[in-house]
Amino acid sequence: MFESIPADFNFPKSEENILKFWNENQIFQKTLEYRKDAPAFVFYEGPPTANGLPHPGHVLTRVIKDLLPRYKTMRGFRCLRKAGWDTHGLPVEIEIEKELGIDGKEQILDYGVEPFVRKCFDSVFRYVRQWEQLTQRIGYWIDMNDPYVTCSTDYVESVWWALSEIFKKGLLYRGHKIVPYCPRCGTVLSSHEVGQGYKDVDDPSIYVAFRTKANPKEYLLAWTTTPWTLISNVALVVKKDYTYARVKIGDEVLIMAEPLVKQVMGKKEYEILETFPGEKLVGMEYEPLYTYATTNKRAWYVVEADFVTLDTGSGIVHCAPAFGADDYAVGQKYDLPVVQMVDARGKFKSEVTPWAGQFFKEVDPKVITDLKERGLLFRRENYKHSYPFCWRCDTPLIYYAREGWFIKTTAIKEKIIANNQHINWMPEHIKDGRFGNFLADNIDWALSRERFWGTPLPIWICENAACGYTHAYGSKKELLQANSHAFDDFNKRQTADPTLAENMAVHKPFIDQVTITCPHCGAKMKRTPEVIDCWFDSGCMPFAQWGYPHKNTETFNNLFPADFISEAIDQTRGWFYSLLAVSTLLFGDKPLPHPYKSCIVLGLVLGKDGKKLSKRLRNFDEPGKILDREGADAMRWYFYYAQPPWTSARFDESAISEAQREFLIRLYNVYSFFIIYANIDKFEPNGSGPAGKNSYRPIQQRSSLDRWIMAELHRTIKQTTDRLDELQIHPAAGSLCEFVDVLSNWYVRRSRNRFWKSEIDADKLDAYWTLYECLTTLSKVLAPFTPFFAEAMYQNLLRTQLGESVPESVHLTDWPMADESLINHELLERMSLVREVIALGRSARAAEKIKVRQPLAEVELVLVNLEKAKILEEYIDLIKEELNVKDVKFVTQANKYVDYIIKPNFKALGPKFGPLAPKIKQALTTIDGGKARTLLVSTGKFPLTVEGQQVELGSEEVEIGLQSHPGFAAAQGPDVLVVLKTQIDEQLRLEGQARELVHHIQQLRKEKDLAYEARIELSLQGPQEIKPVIEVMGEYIKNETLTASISFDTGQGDPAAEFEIEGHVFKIWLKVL
RNA sequence: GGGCUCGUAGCUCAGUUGGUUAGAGCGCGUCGCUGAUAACGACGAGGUCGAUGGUUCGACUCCAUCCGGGCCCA
Repeated sequence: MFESIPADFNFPKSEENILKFWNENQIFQKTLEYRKDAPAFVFYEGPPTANGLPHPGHVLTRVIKDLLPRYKTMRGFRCLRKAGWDTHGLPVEIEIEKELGIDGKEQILDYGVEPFVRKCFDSVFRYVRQWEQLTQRIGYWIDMNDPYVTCSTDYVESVWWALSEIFKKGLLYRGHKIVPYCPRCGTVLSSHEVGQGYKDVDDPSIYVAFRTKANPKEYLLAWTTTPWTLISNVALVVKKDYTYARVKIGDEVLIMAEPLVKQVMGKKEYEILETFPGEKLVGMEYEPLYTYATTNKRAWYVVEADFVTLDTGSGIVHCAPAFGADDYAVGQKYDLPVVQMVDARGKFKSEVTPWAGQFFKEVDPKVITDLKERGLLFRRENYKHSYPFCWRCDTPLIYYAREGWFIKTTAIKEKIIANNQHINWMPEHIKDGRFGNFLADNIDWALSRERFWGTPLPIWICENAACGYTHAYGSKKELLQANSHAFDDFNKRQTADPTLAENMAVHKPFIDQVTITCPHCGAKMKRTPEVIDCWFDSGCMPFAQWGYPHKNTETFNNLFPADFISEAIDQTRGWFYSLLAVSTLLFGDKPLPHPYKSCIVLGLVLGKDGKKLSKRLRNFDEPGKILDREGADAMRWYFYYAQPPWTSARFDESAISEAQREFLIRLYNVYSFFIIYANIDKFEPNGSGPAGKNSYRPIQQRSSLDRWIMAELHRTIKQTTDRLDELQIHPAAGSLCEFVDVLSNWYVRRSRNRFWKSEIDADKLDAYWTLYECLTTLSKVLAPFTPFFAEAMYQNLLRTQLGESVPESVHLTDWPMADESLINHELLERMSLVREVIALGRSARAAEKIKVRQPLAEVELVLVNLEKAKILEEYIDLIKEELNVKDVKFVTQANKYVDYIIKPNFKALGPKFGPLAPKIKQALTTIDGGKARTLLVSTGKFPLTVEGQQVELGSEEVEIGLQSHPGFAAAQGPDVLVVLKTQIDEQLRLEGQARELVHHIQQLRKEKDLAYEARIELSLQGPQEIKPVIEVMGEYIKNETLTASISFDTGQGDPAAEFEIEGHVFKIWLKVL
């Protein structure tokens, strides 16, 4: 016996049981053990942060990440899945600042770095329990017992190693970064903070004339919206392939971009003297506007860069490298001096005598006045643009050069790009689109952060300025080799305070206390105070998760690179980049690609409103609620089936119940149908009874319906396998859904009477075996998708029957491989033709308003291609039954029902006839289709006159269609026309009424909740018309409804039901025997 | 402001190297089927395929410009 399924089957409840089963029996661990000698399929887990709660978007990420490892495990790979937690970074610090009610670095220093950092550490696992629960609940199999944690000592030491390697290669250097900076708050803003503060403002926009050195009457006309930066000007920038012009105005000459001359000159009289490419200007020197700054580098000449545009201005841009990212980049290229005449509080330095101590914005109008007085201001207007302001205090931000540590990624840019080319991106456009473009614009990685909670930079610098020896240490051990007492203080502290975590030794402020004696000069070396960008942590994950190279060398070597990773698209510049950059920096000699071969880039899960999920907007349901109501399989299935995972789609709960209805519930119905009947008939695949294992017959001996569904099954396995191998999750889910549909709505429907007939014959047993095989195979193919329901089916269908001879869990089975010899394409095509005929027959009935329960004498099938009659003949009984007709006839001469129409096939006609093609279409509507068809069938071609021209069309170039004549009960499809004979004689009428009666009696049995095999007695009261029905059709009715006898009496008590057939009212009494 | 991406039925989405007649599910309406079904089937209403221009015998599909949403970046 199979375990019977409760009528009120509850998916979430069943899932809880399965979870318990998995836990108690350590199934996940066993899936790793039983593949322990198998080749590895390497998966890397991108670490989430556990200081916020998970939302539906995280469910998407996790279920996608779960699918492939489960699949690959079944396919015979060993797939370790080590969980990880991202712990460092500014968001953590900000969270703690909020909690403490403090704001900014100054206040953190006042509060104390040690207690602050310890609070950060304590907070990073705040929601770890919720994350673990969700992870488990959705069936994401990942090893959370031994996760990597980015702030652990092992991890930090691996990151240190990476940095020390980069340092050794000379790619870690101190440089300037232009950062958005609030001069009032005295703080650098994160890009996120800057993004919040953009406003549209009117700024002055001025055209300034720079006198050239060569000719005092000639000026370079430059444009700027930040006049105050002119004081720090060191160069002018042009674009080399733009055309520039010398423009005569009065007795002076201005140089500017030629296309902008008209716009800049406005109504002024001018004359263009000559034009030339921008290249010719490069190197031209000019008189500085202001000379408050001194420099020994070459300055005040024309340079060239790509960022110059012709949208606004003059095509010549003023350049102050200290105050703008583009400017700084040009400055680097030409080795221009960084002249910074404004201090960190936004005030002019004392050298700038007229405006010393004044706030930079206040100086704008004063500079303009000054230039005007000196006759260098050519034109002044206002310019509306968006400019960032401080979100705290509303001060306009300045872009300010700050010193920090950088990784020279630009030195390996080409390698990174080459590495990217070898990655299999899903969807593909990421490779050369968003990610490729990002890589092409690669700039050096600004690594350092002047913050507290992060991996400390492992760089010690000699305090003796004359020495300045700098060294990067790759581990605690290396530090101890340089100073055996390096951690003595920390160890003492820890002894005194056992709550001080061990990993604090490698964090601020403790690590800052470690000093080293300079091996060159003997002075003290101290650590550079910064921590690093936490993205660098994440990029080290392939080796840092194992503590490599300080331990687990072999494990790392075996599990590098990853075969597969997946995260959402917001990680392109995040994790996808950090992984690729770090790996390319460190493992340059490994074969490409590394550290990941394939990457599925997920779309963002949007709220019902189409906006990004947001706690503030509350535009989503908590995953927990959905899981409690619909279940994990339903949610998983939705994400696989509803759209490709890279589509950013709106998410709402109703979509999940829809997906559930369409798939899981339909499947459940088939499964439950099977269980009910298999138990009634004692079908036992391993039993010794008459419906036991000896009743099995090879598929070739079974009916065509059975062979057909097996063909469908194996086609589905093949498609699913092929698609999963290509990481095409959505199409794979699509094939499974289609299969469940045909299984339920065609195979089971067509086989129903095979199951419920009372005798147990070979045909019935074939049906059991066939359906059993479909369901058990499905349980395996579905295991990676809906692991819970797959397990429930597997346990009941296989384990209860076959016990220890089959694996303990569906997740310990091998993936079923398609048997291509069973994929009989002819059978598949035939069945689809049969289904077309039946759909059309139904449609014709509906049009005539004749119920399907009313039998009809005959249906005639008019086929475009008579060959197909042979195919359909095999299915005549099926067609008779589905359409409820007594006879099926094939009609060859159908002129009384239809016209044949000849339709153009443009794919063939277009290339051959070109402009004539649409005219052929026109001409085809005027010809006698019947004659053309006859010619086509007999000779394969027919002539046509188009606009006086004679052309010949072959059967490739046209299609034959049917057009039914009005007045017949007919429906047409592309291949066939179905015509119903609608006359109903007395016998047919009686049969129709009998079927009505059966229908009502069955309904009644169902309402009364009678056992499927319960036998009954009926009493019937109604008009005289009922009698012939019972007399003629009594046996049929009794058989169908398991009724022993029908009498024309009033039964005892109230009637069980009252119903109407063709206007006659009936009462019925029912007695269970 | 820049890059990428999306825009197809009331809603959620398919639409394969360009082939003229654009599909599915949900929802709505009508009818029907059912002793596995929480289902299912047939029919119907519902579309200027974001807009404009171009290439082509032919454009939802290719190109250009623009508009709108989203993400990333400034």
